Amino acid sequence: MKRISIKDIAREAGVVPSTVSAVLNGKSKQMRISDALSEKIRAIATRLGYQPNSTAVSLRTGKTNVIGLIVEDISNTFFATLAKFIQDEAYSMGYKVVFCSTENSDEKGIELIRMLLQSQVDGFLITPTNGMHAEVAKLQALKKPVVFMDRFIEELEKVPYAIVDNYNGVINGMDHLYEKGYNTIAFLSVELEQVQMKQREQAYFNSIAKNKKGPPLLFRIPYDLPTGESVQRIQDFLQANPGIDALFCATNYLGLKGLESIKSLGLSIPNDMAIVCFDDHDIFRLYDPGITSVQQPIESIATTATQLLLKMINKKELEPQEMINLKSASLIVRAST
Amino acid sequence: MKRISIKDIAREAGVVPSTVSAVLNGKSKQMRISDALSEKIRAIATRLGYQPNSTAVSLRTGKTNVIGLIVEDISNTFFATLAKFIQDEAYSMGYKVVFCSTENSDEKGIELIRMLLQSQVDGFLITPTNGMHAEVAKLQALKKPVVFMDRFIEELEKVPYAIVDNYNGVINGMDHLYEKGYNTIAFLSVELEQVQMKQREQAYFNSIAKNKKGPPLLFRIPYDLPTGESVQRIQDFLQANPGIDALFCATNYLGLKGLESIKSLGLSIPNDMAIVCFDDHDIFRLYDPGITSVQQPIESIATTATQLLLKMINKKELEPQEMINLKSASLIVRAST
DNA sequence: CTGAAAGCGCTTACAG
DNA sequence: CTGAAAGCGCTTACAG
Repeated sequence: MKRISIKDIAREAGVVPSTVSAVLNGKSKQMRISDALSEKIRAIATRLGYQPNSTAVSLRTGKTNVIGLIVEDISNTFFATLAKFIQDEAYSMGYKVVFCSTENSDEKGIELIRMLLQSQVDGFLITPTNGMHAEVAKLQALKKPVVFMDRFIEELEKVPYAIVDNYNGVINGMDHLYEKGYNTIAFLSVELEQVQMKQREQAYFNSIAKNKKGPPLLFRIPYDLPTGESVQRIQDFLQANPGIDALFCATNYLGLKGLESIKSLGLSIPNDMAIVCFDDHDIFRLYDPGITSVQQPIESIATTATQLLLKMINKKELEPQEMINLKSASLIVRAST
Repeated sequence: MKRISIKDIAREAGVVPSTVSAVLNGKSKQMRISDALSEKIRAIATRLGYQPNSTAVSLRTGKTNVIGLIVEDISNTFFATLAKFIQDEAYSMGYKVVFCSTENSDEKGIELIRMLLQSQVDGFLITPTNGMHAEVAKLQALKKPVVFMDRFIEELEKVPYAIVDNYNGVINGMDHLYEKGYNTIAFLSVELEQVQMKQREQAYFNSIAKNKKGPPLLFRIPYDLPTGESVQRIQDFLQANPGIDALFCATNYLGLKGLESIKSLGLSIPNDMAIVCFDDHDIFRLYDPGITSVQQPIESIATTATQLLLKMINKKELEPQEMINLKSASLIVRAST
């Protein structure tokens, strides 16, 4: 059972391969091939079960219809979900997706970019780390389309990205709390030099200032502390600032999922204290009935990024405002019961 | 910045392209090309930053070094973890992985197989559904290597698979409970016509018989019941059979994670009752200190399947016993506290 | 030791 | 309207 090629069809139809190619690519009109002949060729193709060999097509056209997806770790729910939506979008447009994980290693990221480049992917979807800077710059020099997701590299201004809107996400969350009547909102952050964290903290400060609720109560804990230690520090912080009636977590690295998980961590908070988590990595953490505002940024990040990339691949001009694409933040709000 | 080809190197080195090809493919010795010349060519290649065009290689050699991964849903933790291990194994052997999700739809599965076939993947890694039967048979006719994971299709005897060992997993779990002194073990199963469920139930019956502990206490609940309803039925069942001192769940579809989650479901069980879950889909559910036996079948399934597939792709003969590859089950045991 | 040629399966100008 | 030819970038017999 040998795979049949365009030649086989041509022989069967008594024409030359290029005619078959034209018909099968819907160029019968331009080539002024008669409808009768076109129909005959198509019939033969389906009868023989013709499947074009896409490596041949790729070699000839320079397009593989494959996009490369580089994430930190595909087994992580966030990236896996991202991958799912990307895949859906890509397949619906006739593209395949090859994925790989960097394991947060710059060298591995660079190696993977090279590898995907060599296999001629049409474009890249990347959750970048700063270490990828130079390699991505090379991709740009080669005019390979790249879109960042979830994060971006500040120096690479020409690379479009789809991320959650850190600044406005926090502003919205703060507004929500003020509306609910909370007045002394503390901001719990993590000692990380990430753009995201800076943006979120900045939004907190600005919100406090704008609403004249100062002074700000920012508390930072190291990223790599054991959970128990983190909980202890938060506890101490709350103790030292008894006026606090709401806690805004800049990230959900403690894995808060509602009252139950807060208790199981051993964190004791007043019954009427509100807790809000800025959580862009997990859309499934909906336990409490008090949640008021939830969006699904993963889906919009994935879909937006993929669409952007496919436009670039197909040489469509991007609208200027498409170059930087901010998406709303997801927000998990637990109102006091 | 144009990509440079083998021709460019040849021109630079003053030789013909085939010589370059031979050198770069490590065939200098066979082609009796002098070490000096080989070195010179290699130097030029690295200086110009040569990257072979893999679509050209694929067209010529008929190999793409890509394997197709078809799972039910890549965003599901089980499949995502599987994907991760597959990717690790594949990349270390120089293969890329393109993935897609069937969403449990037979039509989609068939379509995806066709699509991957057309893009010339070297082999398939599939978590199959029965509806894929015919399509996978076609792959076999085309001599395309296929390995099943997690599930298999009984009629397709020639397709190797890597799955958890349902039968022995349950036997081991039962033995464990008997050793711990439990005597009246109920088996909680789900109304599903899956091979896995049948195997697990069979193991339960056989274990009861072998250990002369009868009569068996099998309780089945419909798969699609709301959680609350399921819990109620289990509760009723336990009430009606007060002698039960251990509950063996054939699957963890209730998402049991230990005592806490059992309580939060509203399931009230005697303090000295043991609960065992046969859980092959989630290796992270390790809450209780009483867990005695945990393995990581996802990793072995992924690695075994990938290695098997790569052997087949590279035309290595499989040992007869490799054709069917059973892996031990993961087991989460909560002993009474 | 090295070079010239064919060919993988397609598409795309181009010539009639 | 249709066909002949070139070529995408490689590798692989084969000839010297």
